[in-house]
Amino acid sequence: MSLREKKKTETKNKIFEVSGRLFKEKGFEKTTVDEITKEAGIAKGTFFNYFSTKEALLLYFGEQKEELIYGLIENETMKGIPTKEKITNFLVFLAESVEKDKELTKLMVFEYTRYMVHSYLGPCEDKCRLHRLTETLFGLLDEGVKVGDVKTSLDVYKASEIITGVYLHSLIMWLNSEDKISFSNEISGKIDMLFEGIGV
Amino acid sequence: MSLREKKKTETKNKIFEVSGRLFKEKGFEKTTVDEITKEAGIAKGTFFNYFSTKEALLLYFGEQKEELIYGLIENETMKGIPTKEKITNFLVFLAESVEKDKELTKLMVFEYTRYMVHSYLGPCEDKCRLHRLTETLFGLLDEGVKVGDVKTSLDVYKASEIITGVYLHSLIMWLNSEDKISFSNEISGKIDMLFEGIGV
DNA sequence: GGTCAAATGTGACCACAGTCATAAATATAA
DNA sequence: TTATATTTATGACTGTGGTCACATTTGACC
Repeated sequence: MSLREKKKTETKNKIFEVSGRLFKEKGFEKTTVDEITKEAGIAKGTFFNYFSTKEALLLYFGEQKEELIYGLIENETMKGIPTKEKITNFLVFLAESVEKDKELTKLMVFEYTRYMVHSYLGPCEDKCRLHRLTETLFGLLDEGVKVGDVKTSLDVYKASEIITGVYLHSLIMWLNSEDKISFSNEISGKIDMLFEGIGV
Repeated sequence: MSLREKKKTETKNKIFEVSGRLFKEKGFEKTTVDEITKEAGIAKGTFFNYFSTKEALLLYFGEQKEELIYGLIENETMKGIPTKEKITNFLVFLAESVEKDKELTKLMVFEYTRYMVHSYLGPCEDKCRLHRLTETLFGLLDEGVKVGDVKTSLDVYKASEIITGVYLHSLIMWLNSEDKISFSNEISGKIDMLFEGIGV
């Protein structure tokens, strides 16, 4: 690693570290880029060499966290249990990890939306968090069809989209709630209903 | 109506009208408050007497549209058809009305999220668009239980939340898509699946 | 270690949302 | 009509995110 690269990652890490501390202390909105750069010992312009906007920094936080989560999931003991339980465990795990920092999650959902709206950032690639979730669910359901846990006639992709939607909505409701409800409980209840169906 | 009130609504309408035109011409982001006020023939400060932020104006657009939609729905010919069809018709109608102006919808979804995040605006009252949708669905499903279209054992509220989630997710996917998919088609397909269930 | 090109750093500067003390317009009371 | 209170309008001003022309540092090649 060249000196340049070393300094680069050093600076990026410094920004990450300082802003993380400041966000926890005073929140995202009330932390200014000026503060971050001052504390990090760099010029304001430098900040924007690393993150195109203040919000991009937030997305970076999200990415870091996401990598951790999906990494953990693949190492989970998810063998030999029914598909419904696999999916429930997976989503509950996601929910629990999100429940740990409600404020950060709020901000990230918000930024994700902004990202979506301002599509000059290019169409959905890995930026689309929801796609990743849908793909993972697709994998689980597809296996379920083979095993016989799930209707063979099922449009598996549509089903994974539905589950993603239910997850997203529960997340949003939880973010809006005054904390009386448990996100992870909500989720598992709804998965049950999805598997049974609504009609008679 | 006093002179004051008359002038007030006049000014508000002027802002509404001018900004509507400008948003269509140049988009929301590129339209500045200065422009709006200049064209409306008022001072900048006056704008903020009517809308606390530039974004509040966007929400106002949304509210206006929503009133129209829900108004129409109650007058619809929705008598005597099965619950599943009622729900499908309702959501397809919503979807179609949203499909008419994708950009505005994007912005509104975005602002709705912002509204949610910055909860110093007070907790969810009528601001919660999703709640209204869930309540409407609840009404339809509840009737369905009585009529026998829907499982009697069903947790009706949970089911309406699920449907809301599916609607929301389809909306978001459609907003992100490059226009090849039809939002309203997506929705009706997914309602079918919800009624049948995923499990064997 | 001298020279050039490319990458990175810098901070004065700008655009724009939002504020606030003050002025103008309107209502109320006499 | 005059005097006073209340509501609404005004625009200079401020704070902050983001830009850009220029300075500095680094790496490659001789």
